[in-house]
Amino acid sequence: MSYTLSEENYLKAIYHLQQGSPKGVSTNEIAERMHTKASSVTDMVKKLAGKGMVDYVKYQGVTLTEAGQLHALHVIRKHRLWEVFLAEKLDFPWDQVHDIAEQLEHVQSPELVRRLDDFLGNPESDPHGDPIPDADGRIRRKSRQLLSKCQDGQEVLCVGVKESSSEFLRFLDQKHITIGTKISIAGREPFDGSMTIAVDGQTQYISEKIASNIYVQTE
Amino acid sequence: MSYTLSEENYLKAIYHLQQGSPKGVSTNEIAERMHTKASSVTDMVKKLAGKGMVDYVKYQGVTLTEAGQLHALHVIRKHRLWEVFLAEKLDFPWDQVHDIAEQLEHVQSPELVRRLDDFLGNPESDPHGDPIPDADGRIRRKSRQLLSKCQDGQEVLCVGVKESSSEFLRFLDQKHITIGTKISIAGREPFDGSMTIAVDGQTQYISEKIASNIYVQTE
DNA sequence: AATTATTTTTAGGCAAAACTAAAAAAATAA
DNA sequence: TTATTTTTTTAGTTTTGCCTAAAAATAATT
Repeated sequence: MSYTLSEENYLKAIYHLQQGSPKGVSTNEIAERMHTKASSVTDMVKKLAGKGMVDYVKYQGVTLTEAGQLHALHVIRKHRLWEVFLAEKLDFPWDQVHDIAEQLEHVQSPELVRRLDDFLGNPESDPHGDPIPDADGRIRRKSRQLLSKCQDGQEVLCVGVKESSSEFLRFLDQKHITIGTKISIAGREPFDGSMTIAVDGQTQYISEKIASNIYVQTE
Repeated sequence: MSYTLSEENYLKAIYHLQQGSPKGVSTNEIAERMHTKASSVTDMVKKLAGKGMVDYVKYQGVTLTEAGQLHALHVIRKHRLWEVFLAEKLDFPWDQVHDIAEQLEHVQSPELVRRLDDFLGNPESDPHGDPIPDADGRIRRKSRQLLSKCQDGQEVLCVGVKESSSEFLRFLDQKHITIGTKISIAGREPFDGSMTIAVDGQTQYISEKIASNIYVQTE
């Protein structure tokens, strides 16, 4: 069975929304994420249910089936591999890779994915630190936590970002924070949760919102 | 203005058909090439005329406008660059690159094309020897002729293929003929035009049909 | 030139994926 | 519990790109 571009985008959206909450995903949530209307979602969800990709009970929300999850992961795998290609091989800045990968992820060719993966040296994560599922849809989830949850005085390593909007990523560039950057937590303002950190020996101030969108590893 | 996948495929088809005959391309020709029906072509051609991409007079055939030709060449540029990527970087055999490039060529990102071109070392031709238009749609057409038109005794260099179907390309692989292969013309059968050639010191017999699908350069 | 054959266009439809507006169900508040 | 608000679904359209069948125009024959 084959899937349209639209179907694949829905599967991806449902997969991501499902990560947050383990129960069914609502029509409205999907509509908002996909910039469509709830009525359009209902139509598509019925179609996907017919193909066995989601479980759907009227008014009850949607869940991916085993098959649906596998297909979503396969699309995500392609997306992230292409992101690595764009960043590593074509030197795209990390805030520009997402939109282009959004198109490339729909190219259909198992052989292409296999060869691309090898060409890139079988990377484990994409330019934003998100793990790349293997050919069977398995994800090696690394232990990581939000920078905002760390203790004062800790030395941590930036390993990913939660948000990957262009604005946020460019802000991090400006602060010289990327995947692999060492961050020392100097202190925190109790009033608003903003943090004082040291990056490359330079002191930086970041808001709680920023800190809660950066994943770090405590060594 | 933006173009759908379908529109781009039509522009490409019309461009290629136009190469053969300098006058208007017929609806039927396009339909055959695109595996659709003539009535569908009429619809699309009207749409493209409305967008200023083709000149179209009922029952009179179609011609690309300046803008249409430019866009077609831009898609062809992307197609051939991706073919180079697949062959050179991912080691795909030359008979497999076309179908995948057919999908990749529709990815929209001028920056991607620019960077891909540089990454590949600004190649002049694709794995089948076809020239890659530059960013302004200019093609450097190399002087070349069909192997079938060569004289006995000549030493020539294979620089391209006219047909690029998988079957034909695999046949050439089997005969150890690729772009860059030296071919000596030993003789020819007047009855059917079949040729005796030497490749890598080995004698090979090829039919007239084969020879008329191989482009060579006489040094 | 008139007839036949072929090509091209028109007319009317279909499926996919979106939309709006109205109806129905569920959730929340009084 | 009833009333109100919110969410979800249904019903009916739209657009894109294709189709078939019939009509119209062009090309080929006699």
